[in-house]
Amino acid sequence: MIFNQHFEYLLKKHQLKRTEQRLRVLSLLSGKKVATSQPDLESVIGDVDRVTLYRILSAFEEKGIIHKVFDLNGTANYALCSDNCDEHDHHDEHLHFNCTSCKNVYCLDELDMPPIVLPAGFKLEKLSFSATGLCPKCINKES
Amino acid sequence: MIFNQHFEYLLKKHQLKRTEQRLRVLSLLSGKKVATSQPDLESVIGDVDRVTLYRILSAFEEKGIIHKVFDLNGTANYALCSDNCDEHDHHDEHLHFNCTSCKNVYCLDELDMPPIVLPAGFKLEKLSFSATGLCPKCINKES
DNA sequence: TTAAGTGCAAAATCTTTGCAAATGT
DNA sequence: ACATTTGCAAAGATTTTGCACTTAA
Repeated sequence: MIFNQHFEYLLKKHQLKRTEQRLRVLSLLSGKKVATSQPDLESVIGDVDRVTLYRILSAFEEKGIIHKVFDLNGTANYALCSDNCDEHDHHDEHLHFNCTSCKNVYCLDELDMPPIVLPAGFKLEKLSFSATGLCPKCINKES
Repeated sequence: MIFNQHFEYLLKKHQLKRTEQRLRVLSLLSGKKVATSQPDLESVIGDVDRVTLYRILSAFEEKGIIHKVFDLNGTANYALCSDNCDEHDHHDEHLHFNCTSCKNVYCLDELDMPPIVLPAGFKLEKLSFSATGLCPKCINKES
């Protein structure tokens, strides 16, 4: 869990006004170790207009505060970026694990990603890895 | 380019009727080495209803004839599976390369994917790798 | 005070569903 | 002939846009 103070710093840093709605989004995202979809956010965030949520998420993404990752159904899920992201330089090259049972998307930052060599002629900018399977919680439920 | 005869075999194999519309989809997909989005298909396929296209694509995906991969914008792109796919066992664990300029999605089957070790507790079912950057065609255009 | 942000209504997209007519086997 | 598949119309869902009101700085 990250402090409110840090959220305010984040907003100021990116010249975004400190609003109740934005703080709630940041607080919700920081509370989860998994990426959260727009509909999920909407259902728990309470009294924030759907359109506002869209706009907050896309503003945050542009500024590099959060990153977007698509799950198995192609719906966007959002997670806080590590601190050293900005609009020009996203670092979300960790593995995203999609649980087929609970549908959660885990950001596994701690894993080292292997180097990938592309065929000649391709210029690599960004790599992303994603895995599908069962998360620890759902494995336990099954057995 | 694959032969029409092969498409008919594919359809029969999966108990799908040999229709003009389905053959056209197969032929278009086989003609490209890149995955194609639903809107792109729609624009070149000619006189096939949008709804029919949706249904064809989802039927093909269920049967394991094509696989779906999401591009940078979260829109679904489709590509023919290698021959040994079926509904229970998809093999599309190759790297997908997304060109930021022409938006094409390349299926780079020939690359070996490195093994990934997940944290304890996660059960891996499927891995997928995707890369972003410039494809050979677009690099040449730039310089 | 004033530029940015929010909420509401409405438009524009995208995707799915129901059903009658057409088509493949 | 009969089950599938298609096209059209219409419903649902998702996302975007415009604009007046509100709010943080």
